[in-house]
Amino acid sequence: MGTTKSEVFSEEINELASLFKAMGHPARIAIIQFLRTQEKCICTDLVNELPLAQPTISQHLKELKTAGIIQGSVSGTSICYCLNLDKISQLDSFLASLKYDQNPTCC
Amino acid sequence: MGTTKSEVFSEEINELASLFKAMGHPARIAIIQFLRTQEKCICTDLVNELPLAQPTISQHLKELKTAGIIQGSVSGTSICYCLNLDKISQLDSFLASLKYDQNPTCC
DNA sequence: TTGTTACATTGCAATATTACGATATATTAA
DNA sequence: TTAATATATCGTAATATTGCAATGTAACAA
Repeated sequence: MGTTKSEVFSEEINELASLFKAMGHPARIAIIQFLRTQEKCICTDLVNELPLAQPTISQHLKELKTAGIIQGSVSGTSICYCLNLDKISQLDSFLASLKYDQNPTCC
Repeated sequence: MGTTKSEVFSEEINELASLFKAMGHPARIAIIQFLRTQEKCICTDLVNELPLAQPTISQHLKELKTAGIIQGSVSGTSICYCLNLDKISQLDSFLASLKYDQNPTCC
């Protein structure tokens, strides 16, 4: 007990859930919003921007990266992180399907 | 330590994060997908549909309800749960804004 | 080489989540 | 009232997440 029973759900469902989960933290939403507006996406900027310690931000970046929501490439001494729009679209499509497939006789 | 530092983020960010978080579990994605296709949205159906115990499903329904993603109304002995499309749209709009505001010179 | 800058990783305490058996509650049926 | 059905709540063990100080690493500068 204590662990999510992922085995009993389809891969598609697990993938969607892990993407949503990765976005389910205010620091990670703030990171995504910040990345969206920056020309250069570097971790130091985030440390100055967000009221969290550097290791904490690094950890959140790692989670977003593991989920595939952001990508990072080394650029000299710093790292350029940016959004992966494919994953964003994947979530977007799922949400859109909920809106259009709704059964009108429900509730 | 151990608690999310919600106080340091805006209300808008916290609201988005809690909606995403509520969807960040495979059982809850499965519930949402199932609700979308049913005419009557009753917990017993979910107990038959999902390989999880009834208290577990009830707990997941409660989390979705607390986040505002689903609404439930008593209907005799059972309860009719259904999607709240307003919240779905709220997430959808956020994701859409990420796609269109992306700075082209980034990465 | 030495220092500096920009991150990443480790380790750990505090807290949150997940799952479920047992039990409670509320509605309808007999 | 008694029983059955549908769902919620409680309690708890197992596990995951959050945040950060301390430390590690890798690149560049002097």
